[in-house]
Amino acid sequence: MPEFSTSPGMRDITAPESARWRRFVDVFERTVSAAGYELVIPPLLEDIGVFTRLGEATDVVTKEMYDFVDKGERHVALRPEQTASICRSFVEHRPTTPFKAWYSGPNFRYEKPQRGRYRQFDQVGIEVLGSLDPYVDIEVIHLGWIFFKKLGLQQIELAVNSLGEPENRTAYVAALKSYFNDRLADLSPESQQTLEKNPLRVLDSKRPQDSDVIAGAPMINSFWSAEAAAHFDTVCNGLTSLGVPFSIDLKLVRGLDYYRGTTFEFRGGTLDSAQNALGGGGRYDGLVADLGGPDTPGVGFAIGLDRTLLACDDEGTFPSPPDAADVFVVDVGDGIDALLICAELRAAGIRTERSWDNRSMKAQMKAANRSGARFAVLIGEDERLAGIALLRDLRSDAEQVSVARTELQATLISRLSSLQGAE
RNA sequence: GUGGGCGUAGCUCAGGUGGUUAGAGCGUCAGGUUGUGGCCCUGAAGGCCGGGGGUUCAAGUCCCCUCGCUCACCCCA
Repeated sequence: MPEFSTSPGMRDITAPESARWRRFVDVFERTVSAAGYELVIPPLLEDIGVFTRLGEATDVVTKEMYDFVDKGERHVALRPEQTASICRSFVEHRPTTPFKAWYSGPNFRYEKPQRGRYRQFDQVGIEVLGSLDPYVDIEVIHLGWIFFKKLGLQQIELAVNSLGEPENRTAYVAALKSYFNDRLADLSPESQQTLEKNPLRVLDSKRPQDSDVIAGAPMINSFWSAEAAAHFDTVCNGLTSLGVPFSIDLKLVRGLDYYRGTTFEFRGGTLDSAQNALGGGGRYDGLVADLGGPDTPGVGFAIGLDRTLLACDDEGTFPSPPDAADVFVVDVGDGIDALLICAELRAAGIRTERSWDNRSMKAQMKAANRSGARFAVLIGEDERLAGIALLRDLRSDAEQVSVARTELQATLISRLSSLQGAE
């Protein structure tokens, strides 16, 4: 048994999955940079105060934070998400608004791991700070939507809601609290607890026992101000104009306390409810001010890498990219030819591999085959003396040909590019 | 944090009612003519059967604890 393995909820992302992760972020970057979003790379570690603003009532803050006191007596935490970091960064550097940022990277939450839920998990996301315009909400949601489409996902469900203006939200929470309190006995013990901390979240309960009570609960839309209703209306109309299908889910309350106004969630149609939330976001118009900045509205989303990839697996889309060499150099001499040829071909941008340890020609050919290389270049004493190399197409029955050593690189470039053209 | 299931070679898994040196397939490595892959054949390496304790003449197989994975709840991405 190995002495060490990864800590719970942490894992190695190995090939070919690792390449898929890279490509995932590439697709995301292309999607959002086309809309003018710029990359921000916040630190993994921040003063814990940055994150406690996410909500005193959320488990993310109260129970799941990886926090500690560092050698300088600073109370710090590994980020549980990145929105707060982006806002902190905004307050610290004060870029001009609207400020449009995207990010990707790991977050940490001390939870019990299970499928689609890890203690270190990657997210990609965008944030727009400095505009109240509902068209920003629409753009943000649309970018999330087309990203999923670019991954090839067909069964994404988009749910949208609005928590109204802060006063609306407050009034609604009060009404909800009073409604649930009147029916406390009908609620599950868990929901009774949730009620004390955050009445909104009771709406999220999946327990059958709660469903009847929840069904009769007051709905947020009757608390919307005229402005909030109009904002939401514009958002819905915009999505419709863009041809983005969505449903209005008046019970959609996001987990973090800072949300107000528009909220939305992307769900994977093929996944179980435990991990079907692939991403979500909304407006957090008070967060920047909470972090000591000017009163600045914000809207954004975060998308979970693992869960989205899970959805891709289910739909059979966005596979790991192929990982094959172009050329494999087989050297049955002392290895110096392989050394030089590899260096030369790699410098020319040809993906070139070789084997080590003076293995037999047969073993080297097997390795060449396994590498997926299209061509094998063979060289030994005889070839070296003759100033040639043998070139063999591993995926055709054509005879191998001898090529002047000085022509090898040019020959391979032309062969490979003509193959690429054919495909 | 609470409950259910599981934990045997690198991977996927077999191993009725406890009984001699723990198996298969795949993968890896080496051979099957002197310098040639893919198919096939032969052979080899590789497991204190997650860890610890207990019951027993004897445990991968039973019991307890622990760690881990997994599923559900919770929470959320």
